[in-house]
Amino acid sequence: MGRQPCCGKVGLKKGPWTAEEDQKLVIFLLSNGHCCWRLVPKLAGLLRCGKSCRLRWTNYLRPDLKRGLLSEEEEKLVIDLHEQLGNRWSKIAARLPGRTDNEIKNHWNTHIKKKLKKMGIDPVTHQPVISLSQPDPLKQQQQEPSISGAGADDEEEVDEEEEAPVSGQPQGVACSASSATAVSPSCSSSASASAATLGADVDWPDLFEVDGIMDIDWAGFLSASGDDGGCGAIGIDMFDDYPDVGFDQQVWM
DNA sequence: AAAAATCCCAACCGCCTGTAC
DNA sequence: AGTACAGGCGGTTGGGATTTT
Repeated sequence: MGRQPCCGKVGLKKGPWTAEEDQKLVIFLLSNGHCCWRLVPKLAGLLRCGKSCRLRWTNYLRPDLKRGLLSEEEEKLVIDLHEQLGNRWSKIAARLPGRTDNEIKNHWNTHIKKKLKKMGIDPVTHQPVISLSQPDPLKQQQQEPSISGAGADDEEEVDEEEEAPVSGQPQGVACSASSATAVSPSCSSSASASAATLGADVDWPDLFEVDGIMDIDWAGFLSASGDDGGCGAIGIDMFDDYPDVGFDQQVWM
């Protein structure tokens, strides 16, 4: 009945991934794709469960990932989408190319939540928080219409410079400014940003004996790594910047 | 300079849904 | 139709990095 069990939890490794594990996973997935995640660790020679492999790939190793903090535009979009969708992080992530649900969730919990609270906006309801000290209904009504514009002028914390992202001030706060440098608009350059981040942890150049994995020709890499068809994930259009490679994002996600 | 506090994010956990049998 | 599993999702946490005292 049903399918076979995913993965026995006995003897499987947990915790941070090593460079060697990353290398195995990347090479395997680029060469073969994944028919089902349950088989990936076994075939790739990893002592991980398929779920762990999938998470590592989708949240960290995917070549189309942007790295770095969210830009102001992305942050605004996240707030708008969160207002519509709630904590549906995967749905929100689907509207932000190169971003993962985990990344957006983390950013929401660590940055956006605080900013909204400082602005007097409830991050759950996206409505102005009713202050016990100032229960002026008129003020609340004035604040209600939208969070993107009106919220910034909340009477509390008006001197907070972190209001910029939501209020739409062009020169954002420190984090936004840094994000602008960290996040590149194009996929390829964002991939380079990924490489920089990856390189710090994984030392990709050593692993792959090239000058940065994200800068290499993926098509060449793929063919070099023995594209025998595998599970059929290779050879289909995927990333804009790697048209020759042709991943199938739908298959790979 | 050292210790403490805080921040940040990668990864895990457990539940839910869809689907193969 | 019912069962069991894979994959996906959201919540939570551990620990390294950074900032503050």
